[in-house]
Amino acid sequence: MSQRRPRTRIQEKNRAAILEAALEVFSQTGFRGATLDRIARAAGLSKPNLLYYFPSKEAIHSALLEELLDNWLEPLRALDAAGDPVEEIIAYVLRKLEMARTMPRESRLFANEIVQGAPRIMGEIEGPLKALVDEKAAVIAGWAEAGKIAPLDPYHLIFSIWATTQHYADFDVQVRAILKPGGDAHFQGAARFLKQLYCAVLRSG
Amino acid sequence: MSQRRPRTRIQEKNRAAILEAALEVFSQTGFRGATLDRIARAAGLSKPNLLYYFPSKEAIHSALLEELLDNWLEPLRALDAAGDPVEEIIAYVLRKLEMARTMPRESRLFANEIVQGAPRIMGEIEGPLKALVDEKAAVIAGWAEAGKIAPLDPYHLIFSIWATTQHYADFDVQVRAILKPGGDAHFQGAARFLKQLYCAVLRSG
Amino acid sequence: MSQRRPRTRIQEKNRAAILEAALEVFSQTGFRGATLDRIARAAGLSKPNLLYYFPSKEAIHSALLEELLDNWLEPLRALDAAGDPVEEIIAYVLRKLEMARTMPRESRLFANEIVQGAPRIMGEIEGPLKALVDEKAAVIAGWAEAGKIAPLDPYHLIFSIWATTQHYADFDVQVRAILKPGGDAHFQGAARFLKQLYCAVLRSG
Amino acid sequence: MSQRRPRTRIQEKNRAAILEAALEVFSQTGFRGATLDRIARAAGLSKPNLLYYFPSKEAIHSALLEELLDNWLEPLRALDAAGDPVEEIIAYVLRKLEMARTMPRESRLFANEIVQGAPRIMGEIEGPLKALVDEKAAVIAGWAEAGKIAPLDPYHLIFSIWATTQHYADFDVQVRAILKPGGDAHFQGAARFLKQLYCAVLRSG
DNA sequence: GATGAATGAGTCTTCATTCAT
DNA sequence: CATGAATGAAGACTCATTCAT
Repeated sequence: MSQRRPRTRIQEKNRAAILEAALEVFSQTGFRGATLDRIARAAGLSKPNLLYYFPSKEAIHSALLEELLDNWLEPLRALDAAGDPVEEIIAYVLRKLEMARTMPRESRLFANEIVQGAPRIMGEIEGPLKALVDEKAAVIAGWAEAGKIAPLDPYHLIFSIWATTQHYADFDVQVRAILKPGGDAHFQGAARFLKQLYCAVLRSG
Repeated sequence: MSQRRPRTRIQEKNRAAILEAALEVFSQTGFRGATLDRIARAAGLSKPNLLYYFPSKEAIHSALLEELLDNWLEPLRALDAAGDPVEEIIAYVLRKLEMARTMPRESRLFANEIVQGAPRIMGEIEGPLKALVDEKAAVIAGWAEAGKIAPLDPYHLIFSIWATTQHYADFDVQVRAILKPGGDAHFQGAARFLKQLYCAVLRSG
Repeated sequence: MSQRRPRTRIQEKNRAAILEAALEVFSQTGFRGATLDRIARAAGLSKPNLLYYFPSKEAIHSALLEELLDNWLEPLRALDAAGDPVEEIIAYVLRKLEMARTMPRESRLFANEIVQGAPRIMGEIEGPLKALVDEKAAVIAGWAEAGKIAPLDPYHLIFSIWATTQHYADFDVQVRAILKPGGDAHFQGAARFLKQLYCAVLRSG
Repeated sequence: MSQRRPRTRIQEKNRAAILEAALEVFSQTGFRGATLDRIARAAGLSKPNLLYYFPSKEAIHSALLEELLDNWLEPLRALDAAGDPVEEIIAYVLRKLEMARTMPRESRLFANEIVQGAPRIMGEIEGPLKALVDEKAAVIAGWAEAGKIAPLDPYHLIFSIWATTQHYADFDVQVRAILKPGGDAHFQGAARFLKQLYCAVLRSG
């Protein structure tokens, strides 16, 4: 294990500033399109100082993704096998949609990475992410078998939830170009529609 | 206007090879991540020879996107106001899914571009794409008002169809990491699920 | 405005080395003919290090021209309306000739630029240079009207002074090929001739 | 000697077109700044076809300079030892000025070359040009010794004539920026001034 | 004679990273 | 901790020239 000395307050602050800046830049331009210069400027640090906190551009990117993945999976992790099936799933959809609204940069960071073949986080996907999905898919499959929801493929259900919610973050410019909304107004319409969509299919049995 | 004289066979062949190679590379790495070197190597040409056919990296990218956009909108364009509403929409979903299966690189090319703010195709989105969506959304809204399908927001319906189908192309590596399918087997499951999903909501009125 | 923080000693030194090297190279080959490689080598720096001090080749060229223009116009600026007309003008001629002798590279830098249409310093010419010439031409015209010198066109007089003096810098190789002088010996002959030339015309009234 | 086959009419025409185009381009941008592409386009030929007529870019440049040098020296060659000294010299000045007016591109071609150290026509300068200047300088010196004109250095006289007349071609943009004339109007003023200038000095004895 | 196609050698510029202080 | 200075490697693009037809 890498013995990591406890960080001072200023270190903590700078690390946070760097990750915040990196999120902004990486999510806008992808890994290759981002430059340390832009990140350093956004973080209010000099370029060499950046590399004092992180050994390389890759390391910043990795740290970002790792720190985010946990957060990212939280909504799914919260899906409660003991709760009411339809309510649980609808609540999951709305939590994901809320994340798309409040954390679009994080969503785009992942999207960028995965669209390009996930060269830097394949491990996380095949490991913890897959494990969690398998677990929750089993829960949903159990509900279906018990007749509590319509019989449907739990994996494709999860994919569809990811797709429909993250779409509002990842394809944001397209959505806005078509709807011409002010601010986040369209998220209410999206929530209503997605509730309707998933209620319909879950109760269609 | 730039009088473009008819292309010779060899030009036709090389242009095609370049666009094919560029599709491969741009869809994998995004615009900034792609290098002319890689495209040239993939096309079997020298780098300067590449630039004999296209004036710049940007020009290759633009040519690709332009040539693609038409194709890309075809499935939606084919949605027939005179057909059976549910059948038409389901058929549209399946056409989009089929495109995600057979043209995943094209899908990722667009995804890359839009996730990064569509700096190079905003015009196309605000112009022809929006126009087509507005037209078809009106058709769907008409069906809903006539009580032929459940009352739902046509724009969010279209977004959800884009999202759920393109997901299988854009997030391909994630889907495969989770499902571990052989080849394209999982597309059948996807088709079944999406049919179920959209039939349910359309008939839920 | 671009707050330019005070330069360190090493910056001052390197900037000076670059401008000196650039003067040498640009004056010999013109803007397009000059390469950053040659300038960098002449300055004893690496090419990227050059671009650490100046953002581009153009910027080096501009910096050179700007820094020079002031110096360049100094002799004319020193023409004193209150002085003796003939003495003032002759002194001006000799100052210009002296500049051609001691700063031939600067002269050739301007010559190169202007022969090729002044694409990069038209502004300076139409602005400060023209203003100064207009001012001094008015002085000379005043002298002529007052009968202190022969009646002559002050603009063409100034042009002829520029031409005859700068000639010894700009056409240096030709002058030397014809006169085969050692060192700067021929400048004395030039000074004598030009004094004779301008005394004759100024007093010819 | 290079056995040169007699040229066909079409060859004659294309060679002429190339030289005309090259004059335009070289005089505007200097040797290094000129591209075969621009010359070819200006000549209405393809680039390889250009190189069918001339083996290289250098060759075009050399051919231009050679063909021009003869013309260029014509005004001086016409200076007649048997004529009236002052009239001969004034006539020479006006011929040179007229050439600056009608052949400014040729003047700038030479200027470009010589400012940059005459790397490609040193031979011509040290040979035929110097010989002619020596000859005519002797004529002028003879006139001076005979008391027919003021005693002056013939070489510097010739230099000053070159300088003052060619200035209107070589520094054309500067002259126009300052005088803001319409068309060639200022050449009349120049002629008047130069006549005045040289009459004064020649008769100042 | 003429041209479409191809390329090797530059040429400017960017950028992650290292060095010295 | 922090930064000014420096650089090797790469990347887009240019251009004189050659090849094949």
